[in-house]
Amino acid sequence: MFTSSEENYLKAVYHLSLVSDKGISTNAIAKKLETKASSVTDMVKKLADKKVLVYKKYQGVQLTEEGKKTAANIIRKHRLWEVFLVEKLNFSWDEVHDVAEQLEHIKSSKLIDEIDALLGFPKYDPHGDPIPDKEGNLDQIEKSLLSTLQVGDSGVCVGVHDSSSTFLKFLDKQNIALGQEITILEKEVFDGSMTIKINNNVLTVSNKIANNLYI
Amino acid sequence: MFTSSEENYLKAVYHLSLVSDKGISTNAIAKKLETKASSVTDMVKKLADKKVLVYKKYQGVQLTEEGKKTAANIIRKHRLWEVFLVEKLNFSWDEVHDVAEQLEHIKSSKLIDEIDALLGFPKYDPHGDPIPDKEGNLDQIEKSLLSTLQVGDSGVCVGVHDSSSTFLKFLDKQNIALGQEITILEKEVFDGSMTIKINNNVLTVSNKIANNLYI
DNA sequence: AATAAAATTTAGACAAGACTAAAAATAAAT
DNA sequence: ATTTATTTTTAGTCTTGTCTAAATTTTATT
Repeated sequence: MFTSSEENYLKAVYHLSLVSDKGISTNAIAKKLETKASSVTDMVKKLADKKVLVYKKYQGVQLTEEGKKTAANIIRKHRLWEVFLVEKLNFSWDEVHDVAEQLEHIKSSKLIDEIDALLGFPKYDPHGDPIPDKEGNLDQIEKSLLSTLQVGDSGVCVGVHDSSSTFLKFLDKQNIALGQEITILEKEVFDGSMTIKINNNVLTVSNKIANNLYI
Repeated sequence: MFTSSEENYLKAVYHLSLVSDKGISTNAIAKKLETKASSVTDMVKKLADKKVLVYKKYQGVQLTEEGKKTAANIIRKHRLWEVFLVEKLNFSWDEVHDVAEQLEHIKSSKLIDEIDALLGFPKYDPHGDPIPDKEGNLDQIEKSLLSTLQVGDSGVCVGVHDSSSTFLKFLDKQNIALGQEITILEKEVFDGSMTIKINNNVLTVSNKIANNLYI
């Protein structure tokens, strides 16, 4: 069994592993968890003792199979709770993160299995992120950043890269939501801004926005 | 804001206050929380600093109004989660306690308000205990222990005194559940056992059982 | 290749919450 | 009213998870 703090470290390493693939650096973990490198070193030793990751001094860490499974399970819980909050409790997608961050640490396999069933075994969370199954496997759907598409391309909005509350609220204000059809009408070379047709409206989004929406 | 540990102490003092009314002793708290008296002394000082209880050395503690409200709110959350687990997630009444014990510490007023609404604002938990309202007030229904009734008396089973999993499972095995009509047919002076009609069955229950069922 | 910069680890400290053992206060019993 | 027993508090220690500051290793730069 792991403490909430240990679980948060595992989750952080797991998320970082999805992009970099090499050993995850102490600093990267510290940055993600908003903590100090020295704290990370301490915790990483403890997790290595518990066989969920391998740690070689100055070389960063890598999750073991056991570690990956454990981390995926925490993320599974987090995302299922997010779906629950939105579907059953009238939360909006920008309100769920902090609460799910607490709920993911509740220890009860029956609880999460029943939540899963109550929701009809969803495959994606409210931000379009895939929900790992009990074995820790997750659907890797091919998705592209809006910013990589060309004029004339079109597709369905399937997720957000940045799921901060400010970005999500911005999307709400612009009437952009998951599941909507998007067509690229224009692309400005100078600043990367794009003019798109979405939801039968035409609007221009900055490069920063286009870099945070998945199609 | 309070830590989970602080919340557990507040809850313990609240429960103990319902019976004794006087200053709650260090030992009583230690016993309830299965901890040591010295740990209680430490924590009680901290809670006194936070103005949720008054502490006079060697004289025990008493909750302030603020403390009562805080404690009642934790109990409110605990009991609402219990109802949720039973009503929505197929938990049985003997499985809910440990999970609710964790869920009660989740910080989010929206979360618990929505759970409350989802459940239709229930007034009692699965063991028949009243759920405090947001101000911390609770319905004090008059209920009596089965053991205090006389031959010929009858009533509806409204709660359990002991809500341990073993007792609850025993009741399930005997087909005794809340809401059932009970009539006392016989009462044995020697050992306090009672013969009752419940659910159209006749059965004999020991004094220990009769001391743990509310009518 | 030597030096500067950045990243990482170690050492030592601290707060929260718990514990043990000893001291002090209260309550009970002779 | 002493003495004994019980309860409570204090003092000091431990663990978890964090931190700062200093030392060490790795990486980058000249």
